[in-house]
Amino acid sequence: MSRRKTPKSVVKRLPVYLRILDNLIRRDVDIISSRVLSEETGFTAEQIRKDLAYFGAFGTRGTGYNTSYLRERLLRIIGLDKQTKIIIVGYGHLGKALARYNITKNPYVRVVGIFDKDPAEINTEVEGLRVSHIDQLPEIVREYKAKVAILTVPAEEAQKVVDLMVESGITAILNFAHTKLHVPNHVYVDNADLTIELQSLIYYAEEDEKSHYAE
Amino acid sequence: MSRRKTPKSVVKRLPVYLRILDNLIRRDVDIISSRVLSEETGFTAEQIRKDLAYFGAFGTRGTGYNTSYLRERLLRIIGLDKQTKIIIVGYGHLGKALARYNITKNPYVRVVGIFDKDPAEINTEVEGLRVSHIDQLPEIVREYKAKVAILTVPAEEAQKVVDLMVESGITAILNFAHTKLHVPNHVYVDNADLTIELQSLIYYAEEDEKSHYAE
DNA sequence: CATTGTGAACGGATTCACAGCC
DNA sequence: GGCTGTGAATCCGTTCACAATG
Repeated sequence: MSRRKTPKSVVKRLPVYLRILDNLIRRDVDIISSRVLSEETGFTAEQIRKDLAYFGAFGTRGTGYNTSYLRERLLRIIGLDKQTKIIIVGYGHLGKALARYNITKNPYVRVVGIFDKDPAEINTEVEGLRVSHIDQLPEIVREYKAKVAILTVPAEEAQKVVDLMVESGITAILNFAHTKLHVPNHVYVDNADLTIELQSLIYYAEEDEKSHYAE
Repeated sequence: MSRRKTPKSVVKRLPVYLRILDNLIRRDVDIISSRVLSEETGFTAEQIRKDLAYFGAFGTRGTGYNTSYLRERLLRIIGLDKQTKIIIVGYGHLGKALARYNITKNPYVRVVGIFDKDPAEINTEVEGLRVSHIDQLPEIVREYKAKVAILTVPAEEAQKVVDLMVESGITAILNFAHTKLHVPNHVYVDNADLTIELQSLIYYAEEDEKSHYAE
């Protein structure tokens, strides 16, 4: 029941449950058991029940979980019940892809700012939004009270940009930049360095031996 | 020393060490202690020593690690000592970004095939390579003996494509598709669903309370 | 009686503490 | 003296087993 200090591993699974529930609801499934959720997600049924129990007792013994109700609760828990405002910083190949990606089509989040420092990119339009110069970041972040940022700038500029973001009120960063970020304790950084990801994958491609289960 | 069953968490950190070493070598630093590596990476010094010790004793007591030697060893361990051949499957926004991304500029890997099923994209050129129809995937994977794939196709098509890839010899998949993949035990899947990543990030943006350390 | 919710057991990864070595 | 390498202790997340309950 207590919300104190939920393990990161649990938080990472919550959006997975949410996606499955969205699919089930679209197929008019009203009730789902942890067993079936287990088959859909690849996590064990016990783990799923434990994860959900972190936040309360949402199920009905002998029956299962009501899909719509559980979905509502998960939205609330993750913080997607109100539209989250995010910014994208760095409008290179990856920044462009993300700006056009499902993120923008996702009803839960709204991109309120896209920033770069290249004059050639400033004011180009994407998905109904204009690319702004990075100098305007503080103003826009404060105006929309945005808390979440996606960072795709070159490694050399990342820390400088992060300092600016944090100062402006950003508290959570999805970091694609190829460098470690230094942030105050109240700011959360999730590293999504795709080169690192790919390289560790290569380790497993080499092994012919033992079985590795999908993550 | 024994290579048996290295924890996934260790494998994820190896490329981080590699990147730091590349930077150090570029700055003509010859020797590095686990303490300094700790500052650069954010991992503890003990953890770094343990990680490296999984694969042998690479350091010199009282001194530290030789950067060039350690780099060579890590390249070998990860499997980057010989150029790894990879394919990109799905040439949408994200696939395009990845094809143009540093991945291609990275000397350790070489993209040997890019696939899509949209006729409009077939034969367009990117970074000296032509986009092929997905039907040609088995042939090209076998020709180059590619083992690693980056998957960025829509969720509905992911499983079908995965079956084809696995059958053709792919053993490691970086999965950006918004769905769970079913693969045989010898195939390793690393899920990098960016929507999931972003949503779990939002959880932390909401919390005003306690400190969350960067991952 | 099927399925949730959960304390207890387990196991894997991190941290500690120090022995070993240059 | 300083730093690596590592067994022991600890921490934390997962799995187990079962009591609780609609």
